[in-house]
Amino acid sequence: MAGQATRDQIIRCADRLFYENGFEHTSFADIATAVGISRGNFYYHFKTKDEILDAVIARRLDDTQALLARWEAGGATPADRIRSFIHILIANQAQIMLYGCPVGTLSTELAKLGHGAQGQATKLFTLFRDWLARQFTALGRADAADGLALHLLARSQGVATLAQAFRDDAFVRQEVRLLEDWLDARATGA
Amino acid sequence: MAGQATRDQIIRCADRLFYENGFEHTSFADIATAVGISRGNFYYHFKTKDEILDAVIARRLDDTQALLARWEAGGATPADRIRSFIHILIANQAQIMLYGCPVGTLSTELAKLGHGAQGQATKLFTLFRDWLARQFTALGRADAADGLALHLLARSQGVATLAQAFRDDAFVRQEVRLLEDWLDARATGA
DNA sequence: GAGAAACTAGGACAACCGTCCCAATGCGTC
DNA sequence: GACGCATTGGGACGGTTGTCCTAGTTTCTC
Repeated sequence: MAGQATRDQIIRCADRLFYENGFEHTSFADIATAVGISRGNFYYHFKTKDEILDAVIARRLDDTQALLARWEAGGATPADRIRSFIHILIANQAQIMLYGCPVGTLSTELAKLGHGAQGQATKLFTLFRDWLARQFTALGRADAADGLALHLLARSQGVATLAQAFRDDAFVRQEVRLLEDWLDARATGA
Repeated sequence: MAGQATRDQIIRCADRLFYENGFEHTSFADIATAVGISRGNFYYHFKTKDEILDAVIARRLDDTQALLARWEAGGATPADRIRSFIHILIANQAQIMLYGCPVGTLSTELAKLGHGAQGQATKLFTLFRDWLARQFTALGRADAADGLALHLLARSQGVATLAQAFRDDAFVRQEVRLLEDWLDARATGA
């Protein structure tokens, strides 16, 4: 019983540290210290670093899926749902300016490490991609839905990268406005 | 005399390895092996890892400045110069799909490491930013030049990130086409 | 309350890291 | 040929890494 709680706490701390400091730069000791447990206890729950990474990604996948489901469950229009996605940039602006996008930076790092879990990390992107494509389809853009989804994803990634590099929140607000305009042009059947 | 050649070779190899495998993941031994010299010899030229990083960034700054100067020297129009920038995505497509953008991924990594050289790395972005802004100014867009420059930079970064995640070259070509359309709309005084 | 199972703490391990040192080369100058 | 300096090779260092083990403690079951 208590073990499950410890496990969850480890995953939560590891997730945060991986995001803030990078996967490779985060050591077993770092996570154990952050959780407040011994390395031995840590090892009881996760035998290897890859195992934690898998657990962290799995949790992110669950959380993301739940978030997207919530957005889809309400009575909002497809355009408003897409707007919710765009506004992640505002809602998480402070963290993004410090650490970038959690999805993009993890994917990039794993690719450079040649890590086997990169495929799993890409699934995070795929979740957003498919969800966005569904919204664009609902907007009557079934033909170009996937392209529009990828485009929006790319724009968001770019904003996150430059926001982190320049620490410029006015830039973020400006780009969000442009994205909203872009969406409006697509939503009104242009 | 020979020392300078060795030094250059070290910087070149380190640059490549930092790009392909990440700064932190690349060790002294990795670079020495890649160059084909001993670690002792390596230490003769660079005392610390940060020293190599500084040298690598300095070289990239020089190379980038030279590239932009070449683009500006020719008789091309400002629009064509911006087009040259956009086409980096095509010219370096293969590498970008494997390792992302050299500028963006380094900046992101250094930020997560809390590394002091992040400011220097950001200067790489600034080089492109100022150059692009100058081109937009020449296009008669002096008022919005910096915003347009940042926008284009962000778009490119986003394309690089997703290109690496999905390994999709059709997506890259599609986004480049969109960027060209976007540029044409700005260039014809829209 | 005894025994089993789940959980935790702390240390040991080999390998690697960045860093440093020193002895041996090569090489140009007198 | 001898000297001095730039360059190189190879090994040694303390610290950290991921991994593993084992002894202790809690918690649950009967």
